[in-house]
Amino acid sequence: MSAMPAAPGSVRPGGRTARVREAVLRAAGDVLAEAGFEALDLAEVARRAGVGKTTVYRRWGTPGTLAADLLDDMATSSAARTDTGSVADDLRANARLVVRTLTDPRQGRLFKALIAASLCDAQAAEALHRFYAVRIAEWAGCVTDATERGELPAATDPHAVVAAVSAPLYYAFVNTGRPLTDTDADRAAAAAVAAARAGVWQAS
Amino acid sequence: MSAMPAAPGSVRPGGRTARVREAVLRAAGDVLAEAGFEALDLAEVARRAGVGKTTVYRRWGTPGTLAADLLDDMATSSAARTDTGSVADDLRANARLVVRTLTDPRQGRLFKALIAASLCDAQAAEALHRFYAVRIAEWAGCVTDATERGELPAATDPHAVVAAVSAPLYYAFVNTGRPLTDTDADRAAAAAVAAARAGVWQAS
DNA sequence: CGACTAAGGGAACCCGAGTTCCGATAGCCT
DNA sequence: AGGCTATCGGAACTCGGGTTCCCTTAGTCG
Repeated sequence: MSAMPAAPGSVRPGGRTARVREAVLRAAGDVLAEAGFEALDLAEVARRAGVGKTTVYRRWGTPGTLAADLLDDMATSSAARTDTGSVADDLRANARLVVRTLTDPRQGRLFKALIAASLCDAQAAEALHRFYAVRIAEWAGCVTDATERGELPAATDPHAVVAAVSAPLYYAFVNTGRPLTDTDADRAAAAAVAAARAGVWQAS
Repeated sequence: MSAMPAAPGSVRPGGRTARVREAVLRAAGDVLAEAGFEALDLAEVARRAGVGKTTVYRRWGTPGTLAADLLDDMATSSAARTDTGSVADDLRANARLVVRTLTDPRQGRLFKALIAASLCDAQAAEALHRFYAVRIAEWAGCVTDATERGELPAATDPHAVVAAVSAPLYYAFVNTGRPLTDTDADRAAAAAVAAARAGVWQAS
């Protein structure tokens, strides 16, 4: 059996290696936000990052891998959820945060590009799924707290409720292309709460 | 002012031109379903379609334009909605149809590729939005009928309800990657009905 | 049915993304 | 501090996607 050589950057992750990764991920985010996933070529990223073209090809190899790494990096910096004492208010805050993110020019384009990456590349897909798993888990507490307070039926699936808030917003963002407003956010949250109260997401 | 030359294929749309378009769109669908949008290069499509490479580049030019044309072609063949006499049943049928489509190996991959195309190319995006507008309009009748029967509150936005059924299914398909089942379909429909009954999508 | 010309297609060409090779730089361990 | 070597990076190379040129085929109209 041959000793599998460690992935480049994993043996000496500090110092210069870390600086290169940071510069490359920043440049990759810029390119994705400005021109989309189809324009993410590694030579251009290297140029912008002020880094050798060879380095980017050696460490990441494909646009999909680079997008996946950026997603994993983004997953580590999650914004804290709210805790107002009312599920309706908490989920409304969550919905408005999603709308604000998708409506922001840079963030909106970046998310479009990252979703496109995940639909083109298996590694990016896994990274995107991890990213949303983290985001959903972060807000699931709002729902479990609410069931304990008796605001929602017992055994309500918290992940399903949180996902139900984002779903219509992403559907408008991706599938129908309708511009999002705070009204959409409020309705998305209200719909999720109404369905949860009706017991749609109770276990079995 | 120079006379803008008509787009190739628009002056003599019949006969050979139509056959070429059909063969190219079929080949494009095959490539998208098998290898995804990032693998959609026009030379490969021309080879599979048994058509000159030059022809494909002249008539479509970019992968995005080709994907857009395929979407417009798909939008013309819409499946008829159900009319069971109960919104809950109609929307459940719709949800199960969506799940069946996204779960089907070929269709699922094809839709992933087409959504990716729409996130990479403006023309493909417009075509995708038209496609879903057609699909939603087709099923909106279920909701308007239901409001007339008194099953749902008056002035309920029919498009919003139909979109709310698909939204969580696409969210699972794209964002979280969770595999879809008929249970997901039933819950999506039930959630939409519960929210509609609660008046979430009543006008103003 | 014949003419006009839109559309198709073969072949050579070009250019830049991606690869390879090897020397330079700088983490990390003792 | 010193040495080992992981990692970076410049430069030359290749290979195939995309373009161009021009001839051939076949719709469309009278």
